[in-house]
Amino acid sequence: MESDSIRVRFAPSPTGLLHVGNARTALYNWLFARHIGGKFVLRIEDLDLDRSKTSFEKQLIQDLIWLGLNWDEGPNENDLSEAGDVGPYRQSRRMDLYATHTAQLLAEGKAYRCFCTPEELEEERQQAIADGRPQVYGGRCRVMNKFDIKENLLRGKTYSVRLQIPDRTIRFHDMIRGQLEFAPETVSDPILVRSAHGGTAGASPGVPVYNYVVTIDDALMGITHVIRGDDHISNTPKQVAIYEAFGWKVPEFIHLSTILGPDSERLSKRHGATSMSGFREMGYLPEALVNYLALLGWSTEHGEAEILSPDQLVKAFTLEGITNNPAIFDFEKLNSLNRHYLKLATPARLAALCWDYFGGLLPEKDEVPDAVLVWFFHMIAMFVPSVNRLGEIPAKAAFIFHMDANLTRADKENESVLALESAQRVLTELAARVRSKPGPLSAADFTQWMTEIKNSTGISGNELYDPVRIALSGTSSGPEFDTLIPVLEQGAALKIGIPGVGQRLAAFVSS
RNA sequence: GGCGCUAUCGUCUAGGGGUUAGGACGUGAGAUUCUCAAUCUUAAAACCCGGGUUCGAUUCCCGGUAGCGCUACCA
Repeated sequence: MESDSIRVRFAPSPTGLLHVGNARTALYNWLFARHIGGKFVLRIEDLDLDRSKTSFEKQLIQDLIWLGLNWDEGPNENDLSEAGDVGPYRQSRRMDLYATHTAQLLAEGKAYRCFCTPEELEEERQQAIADGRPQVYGGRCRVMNKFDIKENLLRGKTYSVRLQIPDRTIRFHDMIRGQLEFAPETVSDPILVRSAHGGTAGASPGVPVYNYVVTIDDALMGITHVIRGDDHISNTPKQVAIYEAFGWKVPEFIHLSTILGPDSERLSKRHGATSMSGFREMGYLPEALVNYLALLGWSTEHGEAEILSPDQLVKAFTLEGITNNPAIFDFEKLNSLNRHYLKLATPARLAALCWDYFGGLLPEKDEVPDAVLVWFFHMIAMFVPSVNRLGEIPAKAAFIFHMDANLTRADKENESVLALESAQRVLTELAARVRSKPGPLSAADFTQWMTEIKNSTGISGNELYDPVRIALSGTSSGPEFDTLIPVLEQGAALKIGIPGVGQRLAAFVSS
């Protein structure tokens, strides 16, 4: 197959947020298309008008863009227009197409109307379970004479359209699982159209169902490789039968294994936020998520390279590298990758991403003086090395904006440090020196004074630094003083309510 | 119940008829630092079970077990 005729698609339903499983499916489709020089199609499966929402569709598109997964054909970003020659790319706009195909199958005798009621089908199903047989439709309506059909139609009886599948084993090829087979007695005649009815008071052509439309769309859109979740394996024989009924070429299938939660159950909301927008809000970088998702069920040729940028992933990606065992989602590994990309990101980018976390503590975004912006860069950069994700920064940075001496003392460990006589000496000496200097102090001033205090008092090590750290930040751990002192002092100079070093020390020195 | 998919360190995975079974995350220890983080060094940690094939099986075949999926006139 020529690589430029290879076409893949991502076909989400706009009935909810884009979560990890679907995001990985989209990613693998995208990586494969980009690696091989094929086309990546985005199709919106909004067949179910009750559950589909345009707000979800918009969010979906935004999430794909955020991940950097651009598509060649499909809905455009900003309006309802579409790009590509084989559209529409929203199923809700393809109803006529489906109806034409149904009429064709009916006319050719490959499909038939099934007037069985839900109750009858349920009864049949229960009987099959009781007998230990596969639950398949018995095919009662396969042979119904024209007069009965006519009469049922006239009476407005509800029916579905079923495809009559051949009485032989259905086989198809899955590129990572090999040849898959389904015996005829395990596959029902698939329903193509549901809830149709005839009658004089306005007949209804019914609504085409998922297995049917997905097949028509994939075929008509020229999809050559169907990469999707393995929950569709059992649907595939029905779809293959539909391809064959129309005489269409059956594509290659690649079924991706399920992503599980730590309890080895299917990953869901129960396991925490697993939607792309959730990850974005928590402060994960898209390249970290892309890298992690790529590794969840795929590996490079020798399995050793693990840190891969989107470009490197495109270069390295092959279908052969996909594994077929279900993977458990591991937040720790995502975190480690995110920390890696956080270190690589520019301060300006990180500051922009963090700004909204500090709503209320900072001036409005459009009227921010440059000095505040520059200070904010430094403040954020100071905390980045110690977080897994940007969303952890506000809690860590809270002391920058507000210090409560009583709250700090209420902590037992803090108090035991502060209560030492040596601690008071250090703080008193340091406070005196800070008062003696008019302007903002620098890291160099601080270092020099601490050395002086060490020499004059003989206090050193933790005993020297711990009380200072607690007085400045409220905890005994945090950024190193070389970066902390300037952030505090420059922040205080901004006059936006940030206490400076002198003010902080004063609250801990008994006068 | 039926049908299907899967099975290597705690987790993601590489590998493959004879290997010291490799890497990454996490974990333990050490180094460094005023603390935490980062960084560096280092350690522990795996072939689901039973048969068969074979000189030899973790690898191939069969069965079992377990996990997951599907089992709709949802998508």
